[in-house]
Amino acid sequence: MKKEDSTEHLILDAAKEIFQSKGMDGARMQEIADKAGINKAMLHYYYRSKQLLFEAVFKNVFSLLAPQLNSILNDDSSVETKVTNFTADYTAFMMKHPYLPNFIINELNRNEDFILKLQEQTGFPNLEKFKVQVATEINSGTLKPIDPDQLFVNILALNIFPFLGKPLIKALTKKDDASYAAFITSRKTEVATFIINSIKM
Amino acid sequence: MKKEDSTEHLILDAAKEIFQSKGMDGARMQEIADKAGINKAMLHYYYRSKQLLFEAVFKNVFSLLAPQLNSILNDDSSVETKVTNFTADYTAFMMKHPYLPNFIINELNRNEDFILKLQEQTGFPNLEKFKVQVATEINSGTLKPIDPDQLFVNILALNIFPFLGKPLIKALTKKDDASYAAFITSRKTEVATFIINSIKM
DNA sequence: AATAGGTTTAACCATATGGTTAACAAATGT
DNA sequence: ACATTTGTTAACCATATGGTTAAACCTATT
Repeated sequence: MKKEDSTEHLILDAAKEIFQSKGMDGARMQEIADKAGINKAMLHYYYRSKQLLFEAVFKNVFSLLAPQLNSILNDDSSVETKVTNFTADYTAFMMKHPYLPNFIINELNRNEDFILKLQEQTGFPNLEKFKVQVATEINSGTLKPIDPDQLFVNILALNIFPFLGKPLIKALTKKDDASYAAFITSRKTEVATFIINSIKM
Repeated sequence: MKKEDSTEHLILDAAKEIFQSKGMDGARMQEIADKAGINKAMLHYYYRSKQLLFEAVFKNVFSLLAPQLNSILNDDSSVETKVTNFTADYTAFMMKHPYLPNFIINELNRNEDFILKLQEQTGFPNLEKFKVQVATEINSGTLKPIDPDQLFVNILALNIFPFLGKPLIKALTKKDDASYAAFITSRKTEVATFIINSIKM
């Protein structure tokens, strides 16, 4: 039997879908069991409690996101190249996982201490290299002076917010789903241009 | 008796706090009643159901946010001035209502159709004037070419995201609450500079 | 074939939860 | 003063929900 067909894995897949779309409070154990096509008791057999199943899902989902962040932080290309690649890659990734950003952000707001458990995990994104790199490029006159933390948050904000705020932005800009998808697609390059215009000397 | 002391108002205030911090699914009617210091039956006497109480709260909260958006859209100052004022005002406003952005964003994601009820309300933000203005300033050579919708989303993103993603950003940038507050405060001017650097010809 | 181990299910349990009711109190009008 | 409406409470109800249990069901080992 393949690993993907194991009951434990079926449960995790079903739980990922339900928890991501409805959140911890909105999710129902019975609904997860139904989606997995198994008896509700199996959820507790493999994961003990709703809380532990949720944490397994959260860590799994976060481990999808972390590499996306690390990609911009830990390679040796210039800041300009990183911004360009990150914007394109991150947007493409999020178009495949539309519930992911809101899930992460919302659950971290619901329980601020939960991030502590993630920080201990290997692969938790580290900004040190990025900070040094930005400082170096500012010194060498390639970039205008800017606090690396501020720049990093700006990059995240411009890339993530369109997924978090989709319903609001759709209404404000009067777009339907198709034109919103086109809007997001064009951001793959627009956002990088916007950032680079701002910081390039 | 002052309006603020009426039972109906006590309920709405308590419900605003509970719904904003815990969301529709996480909120408990009993907890709202306890916070308001009244009997649970009163919630149903004045608001019929949890859903209707929630909608009353949501509309009330959204009506706090809408003027903030309208302020950037509907006055006659230049785009540069608007961005500067909006960034400072919006950030100051959000520091006073820290749960508001996540509440709005998350509940709209939970129920995408709900925004339709808001659009009908008077005062729902309208972008037309802003779009014309950006187009005019691009034509006159004041601004670099940019799609007004993209610029608008960028402004929103840079201003709202630091409040939505606070727990995540705190962990990534290794800031405590005090240094995060300072970080946000410096964004009151940093964000405007960042945007203007990018779009000014 | 018998045994032992893990796996799965239906039925069950205790509690939480949104909502209702009937009696009571406090205003309000006549 | 009396009646009527409005506001308030404690007790109650039906259902949903996370979790448990005991028995049944494989499946591999002896």
